[in-house]
Amino acid sequence: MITSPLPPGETSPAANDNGSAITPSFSPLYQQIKGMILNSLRLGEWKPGEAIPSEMDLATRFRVSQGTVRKAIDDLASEHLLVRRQGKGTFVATHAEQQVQFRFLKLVPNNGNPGSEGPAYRDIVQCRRSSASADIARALALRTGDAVLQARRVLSFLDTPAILEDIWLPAAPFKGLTAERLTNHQGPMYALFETEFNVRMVRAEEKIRAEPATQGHADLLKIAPGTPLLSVERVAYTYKDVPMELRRGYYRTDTHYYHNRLS
Amino acid sequence: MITSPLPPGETSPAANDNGSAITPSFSPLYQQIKGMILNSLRLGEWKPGEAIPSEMDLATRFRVSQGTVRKAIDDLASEHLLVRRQGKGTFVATHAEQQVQFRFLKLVPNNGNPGSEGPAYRDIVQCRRSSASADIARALALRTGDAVLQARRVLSFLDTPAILEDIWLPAAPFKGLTAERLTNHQGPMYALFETEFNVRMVRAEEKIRAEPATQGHADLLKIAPGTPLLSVERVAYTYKDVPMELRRGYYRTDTHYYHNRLS
DNA sequence: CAGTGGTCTAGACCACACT
DNA sequence: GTGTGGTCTAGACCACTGC
Repeated sequence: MITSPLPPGETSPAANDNGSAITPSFSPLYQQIKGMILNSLRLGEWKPGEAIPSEMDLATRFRVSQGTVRKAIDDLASEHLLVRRQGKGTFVATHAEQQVQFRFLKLVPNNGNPGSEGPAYRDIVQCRRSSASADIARALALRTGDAVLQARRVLSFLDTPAILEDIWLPAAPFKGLTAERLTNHQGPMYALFETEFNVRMVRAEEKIRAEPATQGHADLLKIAPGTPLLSVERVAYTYKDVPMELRRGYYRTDTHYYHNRLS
Repeated sequence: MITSPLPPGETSPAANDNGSAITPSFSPLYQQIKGMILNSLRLGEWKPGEAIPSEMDLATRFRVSQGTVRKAIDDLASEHLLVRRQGKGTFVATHAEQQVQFRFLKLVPNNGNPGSEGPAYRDIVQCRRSSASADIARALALRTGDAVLQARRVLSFLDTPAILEDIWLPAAPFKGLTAERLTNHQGPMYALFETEFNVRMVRAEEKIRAEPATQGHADLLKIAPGTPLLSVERVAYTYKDVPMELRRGYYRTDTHYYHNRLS
């Protein structure tokens, strides 16, 4: 509760006139700038891969100093929404760059580095339209029965299947997505989402468990039923924490491992 | 224009007079400050939990402006080596705080939040001195045959065993560590390492796989042999990327899951 | 109240990339 | 050379904590 000490000039500071109890009660200028940049990103004013205006330009636009814009951009860059490149500019992050092709795929071959196996072979096993079950709906912030797209694919490295994934997407934002488009597309699926549907995945949460392979999983991954698999349930979010994908993956961990850095 | 405000007399800026070919060729002041703070941390000038000098004090000591010290501290804080607390000061991070008790333990109960099960029960099954095998030595940057301490423990939540861990430590830095001390100690093991051995774990890398439980694992975790377990191999590092612990954990994932955030 | 970190500004200069 | 991000400074003021 309390006191908004901000006298603010014209840059309207996200007024907190609600009646709810515990408000942050203070919002630094750079956070407001950050919010405005975020909005432009969400609305597609600047597209993935493109450069955003220079710091000076933005400072002028928002009527603040360059340092304030700088701090806002620093924040967004540390969240991997923007990428700074000295001497060139600041760019909207994308999943289409070689450098970060597998930012969300933490599976690494036992011998070698990420990507050392060459490109993954993607085999779309299934792609259909259905309606959301209760748990699918909950994960995607939909209602039970809402239309969803469901796909199943197998990723292989060096002719060895390594990952089986079931993917659910809300039908509305992905209108027009077909098995053909998935099959014909080269590169990361998230890059396709960016270019074709203007959906950019920004972060994700994973729940990881060890589970025995079912007969169905075993057939597709060419392993024995009952073999322990890494079960990876992922919910991926766009800007503003809107969930846009549920993915249930099963990873073989005889040839690969899931790598994680704690800090 | 007033020309070089920095008389840079004494704060020697890491002169690059070497003849070698590809050097970074430029090291910002704040990075050098960061390195000096890092050294003080490593040498124990400020201990975990203690406050470091104020930004102004450090600025005076290093003959730079507050802003430069600030940037150095920002970096270290983002790496979780320091913790800023507005109005109070900047503190050396520690594993002993309630808030971050389980910063390196990503296992979460299926229903509930981290820590919602109350304190973990730790049962030291074994603790002995031995010599490093080839792979243990490699992980800890030792030589094969060097002295190591090896411990095995079971962590239980609500009377249900959930984790079995084998831990290897280089003997030298942990001289005097006994089963009794491990057993009698309350709280995170990494907190014990800080207070008793001045070893602070700063980051870690994990390799995660799914593996069937052996008979030995099954007995200790009270599950059936062959049950899929999450195998988590962790190498933990102190300052300056020195490896100080190898840990092989086996997590039950029927009651819990491993949580990971991708961004 | 004084002391700490946090924000904001304004200006100068440096390193890098393109042209 | 011009324009971009990156560094550094100096000073003002704000917000939070604890005496």
